[in-house]
Amino acid sequence: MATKCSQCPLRRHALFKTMSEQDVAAMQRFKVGELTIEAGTPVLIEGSNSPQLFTALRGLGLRYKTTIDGARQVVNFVFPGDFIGLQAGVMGEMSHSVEASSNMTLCVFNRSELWNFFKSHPERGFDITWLAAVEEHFLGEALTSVGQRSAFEALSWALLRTFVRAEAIGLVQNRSMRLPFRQKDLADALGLSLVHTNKTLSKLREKQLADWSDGHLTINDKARLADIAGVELDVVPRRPLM
Amino acid sequence: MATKCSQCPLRRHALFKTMSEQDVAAMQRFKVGELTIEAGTPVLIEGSNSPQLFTALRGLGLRYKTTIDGARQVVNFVFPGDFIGLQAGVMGEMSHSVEASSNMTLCVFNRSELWNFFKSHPERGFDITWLAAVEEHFLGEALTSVGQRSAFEALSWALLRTFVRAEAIGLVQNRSMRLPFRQKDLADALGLSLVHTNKTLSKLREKQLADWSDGHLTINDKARLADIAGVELDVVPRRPLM
DNA sequence: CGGGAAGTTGAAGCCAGTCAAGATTTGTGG
DNA sequence: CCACAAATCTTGACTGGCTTCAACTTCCCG
Repeated sequence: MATKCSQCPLRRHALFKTMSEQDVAAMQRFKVGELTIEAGTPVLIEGSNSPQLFTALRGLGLRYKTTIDGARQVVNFVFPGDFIGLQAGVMGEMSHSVEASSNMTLCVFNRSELWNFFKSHPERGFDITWLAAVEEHFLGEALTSVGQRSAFEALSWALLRTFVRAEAIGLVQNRSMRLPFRQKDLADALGLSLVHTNKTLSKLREKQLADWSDGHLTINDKARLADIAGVELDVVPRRPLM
Repeated sequence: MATKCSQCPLRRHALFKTMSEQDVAAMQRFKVGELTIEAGTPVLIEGSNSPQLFTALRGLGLRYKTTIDGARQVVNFVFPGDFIGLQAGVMGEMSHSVEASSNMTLCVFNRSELWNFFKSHPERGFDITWLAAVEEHFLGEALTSVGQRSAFEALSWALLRTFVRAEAIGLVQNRSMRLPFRQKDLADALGLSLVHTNKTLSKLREKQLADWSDGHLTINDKARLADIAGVELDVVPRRPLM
């Protein structure tokens, strides 16, 4: 049985901007169903023109691109509240693939309805643009990490970023969170080799900065990590939820 | 004297989707003026909440982020037709800085009007989202280049990408274009050192793949470059113009 | 209990960074 | 129009962070 938008567990979080009753109702009409998938299942494929768009409701996933010679660049992690398929929605073609890293639940929308939705609810259209801008913001940060920071700094940045994002939607308990990715996923996100990623992770563990093992990430002192990563540790700004 | 949108030299290019008379008129009302700036002038600063948004009309520029320890990541080049300030427009704060690399002319819009514009012209709002998606697409590509490709491949990719983009708006004559950037700009875009960028550029020149010297980029065989870069050489999709 | 995926660790080599110095271009004031 | 300074580009030598190769361990799951 699909969750009603009025009962959406995500909207409770302070991370998301509050929505009017009407907007919730509009989302409910836009939503055509719910999809539950297992870890490892692909959601969208690069280059495809999916008839459906999604919002992640539960679980974590991976956005990635693949090069001709087989290399993989992980572009971002997917968290609950993330919108999936924007590019297919507007440009008609995904620029990256998405797959589930844990079991996931997705809200499903019809791509063909997106334009109507945009027209009849311009303020929600504005919110979609907002989400696109947030993604652009993140990608700029990621590019900066990969381009300018050392492996040690980049990993500090990535783990901190992930942790803070998880905190904002209540995925952190006791300074620890479930992180269902492989070391290879993180390596591919930062343009590092698996071996070097592994060794750098143990250095972070050794220095008691961050401990990611057994699928759980624990961070005790965010400030120290932020310092190494070279970022400010400011509050996560509120964002719209589709 | 400011250019009339109805006379906009950019809209002639096949790169941009055709606009209805009404849309052109709406843009004309949204546009509050024109700004001419010299090479080296900053346009927007990271973190700022500019009251104005822009569309590049003439000239080339640079989007970049700066880290605490002084490193700079060039996030993208700005070409005529690019929209500048989207993030300030929706999120209230720029996530990167923009500055002019050559003399530039910019169309100026009021940020405060953006929301009204969005509401009264949802199809144009949709176009803004489109532009955001295009940028996201590009950033994913850039991240892949920096993360997965060697210096030689990454430079091939970057020069080719720039060249093709320039072709689409008629900036290429005789297989050659003006490219007013510094080698350091390209180095900062690809996460490489200036020295190594310089040496790799001469290797590209030596192999007759691409010649960027005296502020001019010449490419004779795009297919060969594309092959090295590991990308397809397909037609540039049409995009909206704000 | 066997096999495959993921994680760990050591050793060797290279791509790209850093350092340093000189050549070339650009801008500026006398 | 020249002289000097500042940026940018170029080239060589040395260094090191990260990759690659390789082997071993641990953890699942059928």
